[in-house]
Amino acid sequence: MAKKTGEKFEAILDAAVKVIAQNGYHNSQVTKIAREARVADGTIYLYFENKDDILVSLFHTRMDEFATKVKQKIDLVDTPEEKLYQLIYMHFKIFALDHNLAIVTQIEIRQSNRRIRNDIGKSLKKYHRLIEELVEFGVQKGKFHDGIDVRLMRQMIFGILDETVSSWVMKDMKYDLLELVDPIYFLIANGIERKS
Amino acid sequence: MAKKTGEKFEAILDAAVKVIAQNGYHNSQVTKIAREARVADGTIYLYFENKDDILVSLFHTRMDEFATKVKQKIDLVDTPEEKLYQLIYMHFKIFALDHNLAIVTQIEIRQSNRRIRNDIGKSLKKYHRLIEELVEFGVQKGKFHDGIDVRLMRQMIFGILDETVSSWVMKDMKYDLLELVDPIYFLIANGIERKS
Amino acid sequence: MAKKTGEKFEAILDAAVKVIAQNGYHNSQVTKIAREARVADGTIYLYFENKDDILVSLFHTRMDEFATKVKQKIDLVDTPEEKLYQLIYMHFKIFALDHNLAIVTQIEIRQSNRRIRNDIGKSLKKYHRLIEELVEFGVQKGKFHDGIDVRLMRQMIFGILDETVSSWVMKDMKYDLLELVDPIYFLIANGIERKS
Amino acid sequence: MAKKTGEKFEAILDAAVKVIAQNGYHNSQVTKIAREARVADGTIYLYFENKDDILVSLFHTRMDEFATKVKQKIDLVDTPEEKLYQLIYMHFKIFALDHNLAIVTQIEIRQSNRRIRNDIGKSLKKYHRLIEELVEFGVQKGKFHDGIDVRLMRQMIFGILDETVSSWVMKDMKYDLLELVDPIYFLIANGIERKS
DNA sequence: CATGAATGAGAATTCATTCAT
DNA sequence: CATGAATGAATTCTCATTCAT
Repeated sequence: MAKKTGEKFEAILDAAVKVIAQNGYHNSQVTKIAREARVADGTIYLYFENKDDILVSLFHTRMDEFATKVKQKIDLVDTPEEKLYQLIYMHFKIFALDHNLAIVTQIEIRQSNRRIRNDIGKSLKKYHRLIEELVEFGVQKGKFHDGIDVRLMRQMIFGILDETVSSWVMKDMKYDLLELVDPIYFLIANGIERKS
Repeated sequence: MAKKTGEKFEAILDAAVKVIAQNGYHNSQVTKIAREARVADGTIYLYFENKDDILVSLFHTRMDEFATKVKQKIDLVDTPEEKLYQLIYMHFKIFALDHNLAIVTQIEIRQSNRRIRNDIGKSLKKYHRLIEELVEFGVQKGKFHDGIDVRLMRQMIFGILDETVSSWVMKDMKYDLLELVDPIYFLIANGIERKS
Repeated sequence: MAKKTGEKFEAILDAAVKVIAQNGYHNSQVTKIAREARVADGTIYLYFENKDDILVSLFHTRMDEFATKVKQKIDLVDTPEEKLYQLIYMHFKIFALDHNLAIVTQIEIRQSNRRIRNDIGKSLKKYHRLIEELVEFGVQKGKFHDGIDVRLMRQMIFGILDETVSSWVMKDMKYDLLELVDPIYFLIANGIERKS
Repeated sequence: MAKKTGEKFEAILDAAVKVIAQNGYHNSQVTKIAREARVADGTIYLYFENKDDILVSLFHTRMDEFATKVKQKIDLVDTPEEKLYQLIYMHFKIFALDHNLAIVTQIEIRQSNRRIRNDIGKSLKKYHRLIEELVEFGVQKGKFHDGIDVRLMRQMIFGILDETVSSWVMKDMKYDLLELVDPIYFLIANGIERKS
């Protein structure tokens, strides 16, 4: 019933990111989003089932684009190490370039209810899979440790990146996220222990 | 004004964990918590400023206990490697023993508003500091890489553990979290790359 | 402004009866009626002033036809008693043949607002008059009690028939309405008391 | 959950009758009823499940009282004829004394949705049963025609009374309803036909 | 004549908090 | 200290109607 494409569909999603980033999730009423998108309240419901659907669609489209951008960059390099480096770089780069997106995805949208968070989880599947393929490639090339669960490696990598970005947002993005690319890469690659 | 000790204070916190774990954050009204704690609605306000204060207090007391328990265990062993291993073990052990606590801290309470989440951040300070001390100790002993920001190492370690527990809860705690202690330790210690 | 004839005018009225009978008055949106009539929403407003006008027109045309059909049958017989019998028979017959009409006129449309109900009242005028003429004819022929208010007699007759049909519809039209023609005729004719 | 007794319960029902009689069913918002009852909007929901529940409860309590009052009067006389007469008298008397009640029960509440109307039907059961018992008594005493379905007789009697009151209300209660007691009694008792 | 995307006013309900007892 | 009945602000969603095409 709800049309999931079109100029206004995009306008509403853009407005939602902006409004939520500025006002916080719990203070982002439908009316506010509609006004920002320059449409009537009722128009929202021509494009979305309900308010939750805005958030789910928002996260889904943005994370899909996110994964696509990262993949494009990764595909340009050949070695697993380079691919890993580019993954970290792009993950940070995208959020560094779009603070509103960072605020909304790392902080605000996580305040939504269980159902939304579940749907949101699904939107990350593509990105999760991307990381797993990277890991599998590295293991196959003999560059990454084998014998360890791929999903666990992915979880570790994602956990580090996600926590790093969240911390950065919580600290009001006062420092340059991209300066962390190198050290984070080093930690993920070499672990914490020093080999004598 | 609100007295933050006493039998009923504890009863209310216990009730809150139970009610939130069972009903979800957004479906845990003050009345429900009061009923579970076997007190009147108004009594809640003799012990807490407002509803948010319940959540903040809840998180604070639980995370304080959490950090204390982990520290006790860490203090029993001597080497940085052993301490790191015990940290991972205890982090997982505590949540494995208290599923309600896991649900509430990893999932539900994160749906709360910005202010609560900020206060919650503070409650983690003690635990964060604990990890940082562990890292500093390892660096000082020459066992962990030096030259890398300690806070970043802590962030990485915490990010991995947090993401791992969250994933486990999201998967309905269907597998044994403790089986991940060894591989996670290995990944944190050695990183992802294989040294020839 | 609104043209009250034409193929689409009829199609919309037919659609309205069907939609209201199926979905209930409060769940029969203009869009639903338009779709059933295979016209655009806006087209409705070329033929009707507003939504209420659909209902009023619907009731008016249907009740006009109703009165016409009954009159045709009544005119075929001569005595007041026979006319009364045919009135009852036709009243029940028409609804027995068109369940949707019965549902809409006896139940659903009565949920409409005061203004509509007022206009609806007017639509019954013709039928009320028909009954009154029948009564007057009977009194004049010396077959019906005189000295009693004609309007009251009409009200009584109509009240009985209306209540009987409404009860039948409420009972999901599970029994044969026409089996009630004889006993109802008897009651109207002879009253409740037995003369020794 | 909702308390169905108490001072405020009654106050809200009284307010509802007044507000609905004055403003019409579709223009009687919860806020209006609350203000008339001198309680807060939220208080309504301590005593009623939802808005519909107000109407259902209203109709139920009023019709129960209605049946009770009628029964008390009927019980004072002995013959079926006298009982029938008292039934008609009381039915009209109660509405003649409480115009608001008449408006609400005869006109406004019938605009409510199917579910309410169904529950309302149940509330009339007691009164319907009262009439049926009267009819059965008359038949048994040999005063009323036997061989005719009791339910049908009840339906006829109720239909006449209901239609008469509705007509009176629709005509803005401009005439004296009680003047109709005698002729209506005569019609119900003797029917329309004159016996030579 | 016909379309259907867009409009925006309007209302029921929830629930954290208070305060008289 | 404890109670719990009462409060009332705040927000999503529906749907009759319009009007540019």
